Amino acid sequence: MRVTIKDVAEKAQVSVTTVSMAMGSPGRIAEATRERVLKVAEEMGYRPNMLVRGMQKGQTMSVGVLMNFSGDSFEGRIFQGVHHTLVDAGYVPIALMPNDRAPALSQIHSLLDRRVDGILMRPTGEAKWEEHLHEALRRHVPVVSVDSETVGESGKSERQIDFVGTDDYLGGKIAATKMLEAGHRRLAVLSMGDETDPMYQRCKGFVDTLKTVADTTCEVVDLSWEYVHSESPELAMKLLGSESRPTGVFLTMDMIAPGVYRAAASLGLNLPDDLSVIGFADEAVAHYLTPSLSTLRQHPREIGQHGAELLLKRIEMFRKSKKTPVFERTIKLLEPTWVERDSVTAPPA
Amino acid sequence: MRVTIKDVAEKAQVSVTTVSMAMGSPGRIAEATRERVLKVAEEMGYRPNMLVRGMQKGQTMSVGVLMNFSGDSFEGRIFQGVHHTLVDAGYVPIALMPNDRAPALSQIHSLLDRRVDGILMRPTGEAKWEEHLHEALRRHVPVVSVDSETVGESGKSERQIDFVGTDDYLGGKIAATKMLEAGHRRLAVLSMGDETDPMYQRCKGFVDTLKTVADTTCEVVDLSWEYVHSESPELAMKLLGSESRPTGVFLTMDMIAPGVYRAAASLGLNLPDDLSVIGFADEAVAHYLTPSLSTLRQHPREIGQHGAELLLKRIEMFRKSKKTPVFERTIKLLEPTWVERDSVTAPPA
DNA sequence: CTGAAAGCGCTTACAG
DNA sequence: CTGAAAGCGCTTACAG
Repeated sequence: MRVTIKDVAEKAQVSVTTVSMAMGSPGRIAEATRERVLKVAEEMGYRPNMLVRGMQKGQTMSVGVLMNFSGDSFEGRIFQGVHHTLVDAGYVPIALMPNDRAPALSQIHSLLDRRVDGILMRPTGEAKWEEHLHEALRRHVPVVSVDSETVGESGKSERQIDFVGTDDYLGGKIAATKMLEAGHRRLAVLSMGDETDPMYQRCKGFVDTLKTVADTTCEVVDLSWEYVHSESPELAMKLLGSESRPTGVFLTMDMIAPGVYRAAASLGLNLPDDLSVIGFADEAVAHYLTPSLSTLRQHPREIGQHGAELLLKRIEMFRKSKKTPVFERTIKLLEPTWVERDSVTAPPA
Repeated sequence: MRVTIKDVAEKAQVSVTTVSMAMGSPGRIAEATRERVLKVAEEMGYRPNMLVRGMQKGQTMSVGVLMNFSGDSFEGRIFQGVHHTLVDAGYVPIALMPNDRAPALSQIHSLLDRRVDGILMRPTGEAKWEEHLHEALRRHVPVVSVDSETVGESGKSERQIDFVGTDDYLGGKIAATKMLEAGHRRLAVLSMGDETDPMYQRCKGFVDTLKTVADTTCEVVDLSWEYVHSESPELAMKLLGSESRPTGVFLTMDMIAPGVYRAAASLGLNLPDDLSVIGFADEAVAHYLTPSLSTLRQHPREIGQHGAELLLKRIEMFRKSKKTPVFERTIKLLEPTWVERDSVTAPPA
């Protein structure tokens, strides 16, 4: 049988109360007794039962982490940040990935039934998270979203769900500034998705910044997702084919860069002399392209870390109040970093 | 407050015993009563407390998963297989990655304290797992290892730890067969690592197979890890530079292929006409090389799946016996799949 | 400084 | 078919 606190108490000739206090409440027990008890516990190979502790104190020291765990390195690094922060604080992550066979709601119930102290999630496009998460909030369990926001049916972000992600708007702004500094005045953006997608903010940051400078033009080309996946260079050809083509283009995702490079090549344009390009995300491809792509790097590990820290703070806050407290959601946006490579130069004379 | 079984009992005008049985022991309670109770529970938003259940029944329906979660796709796919199998069976994975700040032993204690029903791990080179895992076995918790085996201090694999991985020896055998079929008789292997590394078995499978055929030679070149990481083509140059160079070479890792390709190019050798090459692992690089690299593909998702299934079986088995049962470890090796590309052809005349 | 007792939210023999 | 009571392994007021 497993050794319990009672076994330790008998062997050490004290009460279970004393053993319990010796382990959990420093200062309540005479140092001599305490050391003896601890030594006996150690010798017997005693290990506390956190289930019981969790049940009594209402804190299991575990949190649910809802992600895809698909093995892409971006998400892997988010999880690393989350994991290290949690483990350092004595918590443990229960890792679940919602999918067809195990939808988000059942996963969340599974976590709630195990009395996790909080839930951290990276929402994916399709899932209807919002209603499920209210289930958690209602039960006094805080939720934090990382990388992409949870958006409710109303199209608005959820009020009680904190968020940590990349400052996409700032990223667009940085891209615009770099283009302007290089001397470009005739620009374009290739973007896609709707307001809820990060590409939208990147595009907006770029466009808004250009608006503040006189004699600057910017054409916004909205790519469909099919376009992106097909990698067909058609749209890029149209954009680049005319006489009044831009001298610099901002891609709100690195992934579309290969298509644009191909389009430029087939039109006889030299990169970066005839066309400067800036991407976003710093994917592996950015490094391999010729010329290598200047882009903006996100910080997944830090996103995970800050997300977990925020969650731990909320757990603390929830613990202190009996009911689910009312609070303003915290939004933390991390600055993307400019990665200078070879795809930006002065515009052609 | 959270609604408990007692609240449900009061509202439904029955005892807690009846509520408990209505939920957990079908058949013990009259169908009419049962339905009424279940309905009340549902209306009140009752959710069972699995901590209590776990404490009483000695099964928490959770298992510890020890991996790197570094975001590489191979490991990601292993975890997917593990996750789906566990979730389908009602279990939940607690995902921990041992590292400097949180060493394996403390992670394992963390899992044991939370009374996981089993532990599944993908061991990494450095960690001293074996002694820690005895801690688990001693406490009646089964352990399964996937992808690479746990090796004890004696250098032998642990007896009580089941293993699911790739049949590396068979992979080497397949590579040899393909080379022989293409007509090669003068061969070489580039390998590295010691007996505990999978590359060793791949190499052995290749060499052993060639031995069964007359008039066949095979030079084994043992690369150091520094060599592999530096990607310096020196050793490959030496191998390929002589008159009696092999006409076909088996690489026990795809990762070293780029270096070999470069060495061949600098010696003016045409691939695959002057030299046939076979890799192992089917990494992304295998697809991008010119000529694309024929290789052997592993099945990480299936490895994870079978590993989890095996663990669930062991949990069942452990549950039935009071003490940790004595048993022969199960070893399940999955066949790698031959991926035919363009790097193998007949030897030069 | 230490201990007896109640209680956390369930399950499970054992009665009725 | 249903319920009162004991018990799982701890923690925490409350006494002494």
